[in-house]
Formats: sequence, structure tokens, C-alpha cells
Amino acid sequence: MSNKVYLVDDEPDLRRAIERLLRAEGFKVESHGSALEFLARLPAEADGCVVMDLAMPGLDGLEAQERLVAASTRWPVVFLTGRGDIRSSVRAMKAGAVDFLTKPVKAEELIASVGLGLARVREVADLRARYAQLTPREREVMEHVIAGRLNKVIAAELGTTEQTIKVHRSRVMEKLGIRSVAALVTAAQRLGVSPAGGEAD
Amino acid sequence: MSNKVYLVDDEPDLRRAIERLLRAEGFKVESHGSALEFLARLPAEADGCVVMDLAMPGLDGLEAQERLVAASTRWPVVFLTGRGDIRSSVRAMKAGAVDFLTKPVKAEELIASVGLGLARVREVADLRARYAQLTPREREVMEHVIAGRLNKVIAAELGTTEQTIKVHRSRVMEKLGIRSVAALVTAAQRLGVSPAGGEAD
DNA sequence: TTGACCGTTGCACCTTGGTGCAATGACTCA
DNA sequence: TGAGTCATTGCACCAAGGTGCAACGGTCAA
Repeated sequence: MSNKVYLVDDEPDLRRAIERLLRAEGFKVESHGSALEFLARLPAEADGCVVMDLAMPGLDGLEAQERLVAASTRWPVVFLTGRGDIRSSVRAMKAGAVDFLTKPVKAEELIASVGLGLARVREVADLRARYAQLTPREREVMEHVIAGRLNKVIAAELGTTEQTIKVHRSRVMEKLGIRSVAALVTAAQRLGVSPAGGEAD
Repeated sequence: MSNKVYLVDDEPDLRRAIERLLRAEGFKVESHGSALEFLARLPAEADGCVVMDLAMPGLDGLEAQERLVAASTRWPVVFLTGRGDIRSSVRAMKAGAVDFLTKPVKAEELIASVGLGLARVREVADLRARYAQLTPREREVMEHVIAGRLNKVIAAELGTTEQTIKVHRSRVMEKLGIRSVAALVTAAQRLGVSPAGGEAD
């Protein structure tokens, strides 16, 4: 799984060329002619790497990236553009882009970047699947646990008892396949889950 | 403290201009004509923001950045260059640069980036000072704690007793001013301290 | 309506972590 | 040599976390 590339470019000729290149490398490719079209058909969970142009009619590549970031979806994005400038590349990298390549692109560079993006997705794929199994309450408790709060404090804040928190907490650990708070904290960071109400000291 | 800028550029005229600009904003400025000169007089702990040119005789700006990263010093670096290209900017940002600006630079942009870099330094300055107080043994124990290991496991691995580990552990928490394992894990990440022997699950 | 899932609570028991006090031996530095 | 730091250990006690069992009420869909 997870060898899928979402190609977003408004030029049909270039799409075809890149598609061919990526398919020859064994990637599955899904092409979109505009960022809006891509975002509209966006899978709920990141299951591949995005390869996107910068300048496109409708929604800009950087704007599309911002939306992905804002939705905390953690899609890996590789930019591939012909009229890029330093300012754009810096903005893209700040926003967490995997790479920022210029046309004409060397095949090996594109493949390497896509591979890196896919590797990032795979790293958290299993964890995401596990996290999806958590109930809303369990996620809530998790956010408090990774903030370093004691069970009884969490209980007070959520208006329940310590016993209840213990149950939720143990289910969180069980479902995520994790056995220590330390591992839970790092898992949460990989998932983009933030501690509730700031960190405790 | 920590409003210091380390300016590294081989052009004396430009150094003077930037120095004046930064000093007018209340920053302390220390200038160096080459990356090697800067690295040779490098303070042990990051106590300011680096503003560096890309192309310089001797050591390249990107190479200098790499050395800083390799030494895990976590210096914030703002690149300021006249002949930059996209490839360089992407490489710099991947290596963790705060920003990548081009000459001529707008004063407000440079000031904003330097301010951001300094903010990053200040964020961990207090923590670094505290971490510096730890004894070697305490750091060792800390690395096991953030790996999620139980006290008795740590004791076995370090060839001592659980009691001893408890003492070291409580000293770590006390010296760092931290009260939960969760906070310790995030503090360790900010400090660049890695868990011992990989993470426990 | 029945079954499944969710959130909840209580109780008992055990493990683990945290604290305070006291003490020892090794090492370095003045 | 004496002071200071570091690493170590033991003991007692308390706090917090983790587990297993049993149970209740609500929601939602088949």
C-alpha cells in the first residue's frame, strides 16, 4: 500500500509525461487538473504523496498546501513548477513541503522526493489506522495525558472520576499498541495531536 | 539577553550596512568576514541568531550551516544572499534555516526573521541552562526515561539498583523544572536529546 | 425490540513512581 | 588534608498508575 501519487497540474501534456514517468517506476498515479478538483476529492486520510504545480488557475499551489496544513492532514507535498522563485520555495518549505523542484525536472530527483514523501506517509499509516479506532472520549483523555496531567486532574476537568479516566487511558494505550507515556507523546506528535490546554510543567 | 546577531558576510560594505540596520533596531551585532572565522569563535551554546551569506570564500554558507547542524548546536540561521537560487534555498530550509532572504533585503523582512530566530533561541535558552546542570549519569538516565523504560529496566541496563535510578530521575526532573514524563519528552526534543537505544513501544 | 457500542462507576489488588532520611566510597580541587 | 561533587544503596512510606471484574444507562441501527 501507499505507493500512490496525487498529481495536480493544469497542463495536460505535462501531466501525461509525469504520469508516464511515475507509472514506469511502479507508482499509482491519480491526476487532477486543478487544486480545487484535487481538494474536493481528497481522501480522508493521507494515503499517498502529492506532486503539485505552483501556478494554476483557480487555487494556487501554495494556497492548496496551506489548506492541507490547516486541515492537519499531514499530506506530503512535492512542488514541481516551471516559474518558481526563491520566495515561493521558501514559503513552501516553511509550510512543510517535502521538496520544491523546477521543470524540467530530472527523473531521479522527482522519484527520490516522491519516495521520501511516501516514506513519511507510511511511517504514520499504521499509527493513523490505530488512532482512527479511538472514540471521541478516548481522544480527549489522550490529549490530557500527553499534556502530563494526573488522572485525577483529568477526571476533574472532564467532570468524571479517576476510575473512568483509567479505563479510557488503558484503552488508548491498548488501541494504539503503546505501553509508555513517553511513546504516547511521540506518537501524538507524529499524528499531529496536540496536548489539551497547553502543556503541564 | 539573547538579542545578539552573528553576521557572516565577506563584503565589508554590506556588513557595515546591515550592522547599522540591526544596531538601529537594538540588536547587538558581531561580524565575521568568513564562515571559518565565525565557526572558530563559536560560543558553546547558541546565544543569538546567525545572519549569513551564501557564497563566501573559504567555507560556503550552506556548508557552514551543515556544520552547525552536525554539531547539534541548534543555532538559528537566516540566509541573506545576492546570488541565491531555488536549489540553494530549498537545501537551506531543509537543513532548518529560519529564512532565506535575497539582497537587496527589505529592512522589515530581515528584522522579522532575525526576531523569529532569536525567539527560537530564547525558547530553549532557559531549558539549555538547566540541562547543562545535569551530571553525565543523570543525562544517561534521562535518555532511558524518555525512551519509556521502567525504572527497574533502566537499573538493569545501567547495572545498578532501582533506588539509584529513582534518585537520578528525581534530580533530572528537579533540575529541569519539570514534573511529568510527558513534559520531559517534549523538553528532550527541544534540546535535541534522543532516547537511549531506540524507543520502547 | 434486541444487540452493539459508548461512557460511566465501584471495588480490590498489585505495580510503579516519588519523597525523605541516612549513609558510603570515589574523585577532584584548593 | 579537607571540602565539594558525584554515584551509589537501603529503608520506609505515600501517591499514582494499571488490571480484572462487575455493572448501569444511553444511543443508534438492524
